[in-house]
Amino acid sequence: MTAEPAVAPRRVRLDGQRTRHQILDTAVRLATVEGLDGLSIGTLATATGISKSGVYAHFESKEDLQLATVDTARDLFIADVVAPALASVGLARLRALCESFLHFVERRTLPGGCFFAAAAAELGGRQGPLKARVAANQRDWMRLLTDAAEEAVRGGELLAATDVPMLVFELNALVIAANTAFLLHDDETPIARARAAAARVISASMPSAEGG
Amino acid sequence: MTAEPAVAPRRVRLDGQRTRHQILDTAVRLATVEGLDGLSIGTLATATGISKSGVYAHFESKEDLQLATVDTARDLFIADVVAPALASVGLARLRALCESFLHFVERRTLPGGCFFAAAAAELGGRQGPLKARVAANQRDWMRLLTDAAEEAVRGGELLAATDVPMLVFELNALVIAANTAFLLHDDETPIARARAAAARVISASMPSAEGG
DNA sequence: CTACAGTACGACCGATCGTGCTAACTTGTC
DNA sequence: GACAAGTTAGCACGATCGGTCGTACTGTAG
Repeated sequence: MTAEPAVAPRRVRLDGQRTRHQILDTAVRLATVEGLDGLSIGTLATATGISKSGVYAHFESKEDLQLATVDTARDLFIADVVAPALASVGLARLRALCESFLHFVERRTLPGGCFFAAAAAELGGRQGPLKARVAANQRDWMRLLTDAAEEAVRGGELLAATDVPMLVFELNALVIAANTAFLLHDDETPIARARAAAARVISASMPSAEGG
Repeated sequence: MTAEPAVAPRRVRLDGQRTRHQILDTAVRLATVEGLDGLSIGTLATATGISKSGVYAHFESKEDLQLATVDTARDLFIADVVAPALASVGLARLRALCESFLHFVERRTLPGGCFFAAAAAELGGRQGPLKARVAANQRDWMRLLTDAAEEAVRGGELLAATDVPMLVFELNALVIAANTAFLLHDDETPIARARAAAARVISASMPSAEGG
């Protein structure tokens, strides 16, 4: 029980961890603009002020770096978008998730908007572990919306006949489209439209004021 | 009037034009998977069987090639998606445009799905002539939807109170989201959902059967 | 038929790509 | 304080990048 040869407890030094996080934070920002493929070790080294081999020392390969970048983007997304919305439950949470996402885009937290929207479009036509991980994260996001919507149905906030997968598909489509259009035309109108449309789509499934 | 020195009547040979089109057709297909930035002269040369300098002879720079690729993608989009829908008018045209787009994605005309969806996401966070041209094409597409919807309003097929920009935003969001999800998860469900949601969104603005 | 512009090629440029190797330096543990 | 391990820089590699040049071939206009 003294030594366990399998899976050594690597990375005990703090400075290395800090550097690694610094690299990955920069990588997330860069990747939203240049794309995950557009990330280069050299650019990343210049941007962080570390030497190229200094950057590379933290990753086994470029793909390893890309995977770690996706994980870091996930952490950022959870902290900035998901976590604030978890304070509420049911229908309020569903609304909060959409609003949180739109706010995240609107305030330009990342220069290229939503990391996963960019990554999904970039990797859509390909295969491999990178696409798989991005797809898994996208599924998690949809699941989050789905769980909130289902809870709203159980709580009677939404009609029992609500087609939850359809509702979630629509809400996601609206906020992603807002992200894309906002960036492409540098115009906040699409965000306002997404807000209004999301509210309308949700209230269409609410038991009160059916005719409204 | 015999000679006009400005803008020489270049490219008089047919074989060159054919080669150029062959290169650009390949470039459009490649760009939907690798991205417009991922396009490389070398890869394009290998894919077409032409030498690298042979490819380069048709373009002034890589950016020139990228711009020409966008124009070619536009031509393809017009031929495959827009043109068939122009046979109908008003509300029928609006429906046909959405259906035509979804069919275009569904049958995997391009390996990476809609060229402009991929390009918009890739160039969203950047600037320059390439982004400008992609944005212009996206505006043209939205305008096409808008014109059809407005004509439907004028013809009484849609309610006079219809918020046309909002309707168009929603329809575009649905079909783009279907494209992305279809590619990311290799699943046709999102396309079916987009079809159903689009039909519902449209009928919500129709004068008949207001109660749904 | 001739002349020229367009076409295509192979060789090559400097820069950058991802990726190793080695050596110095720093840090945490005993 | 010593020793091991983690960290970082320097250097170099083969490949590929976008791009240029000189040259040979060919389709078209006069």
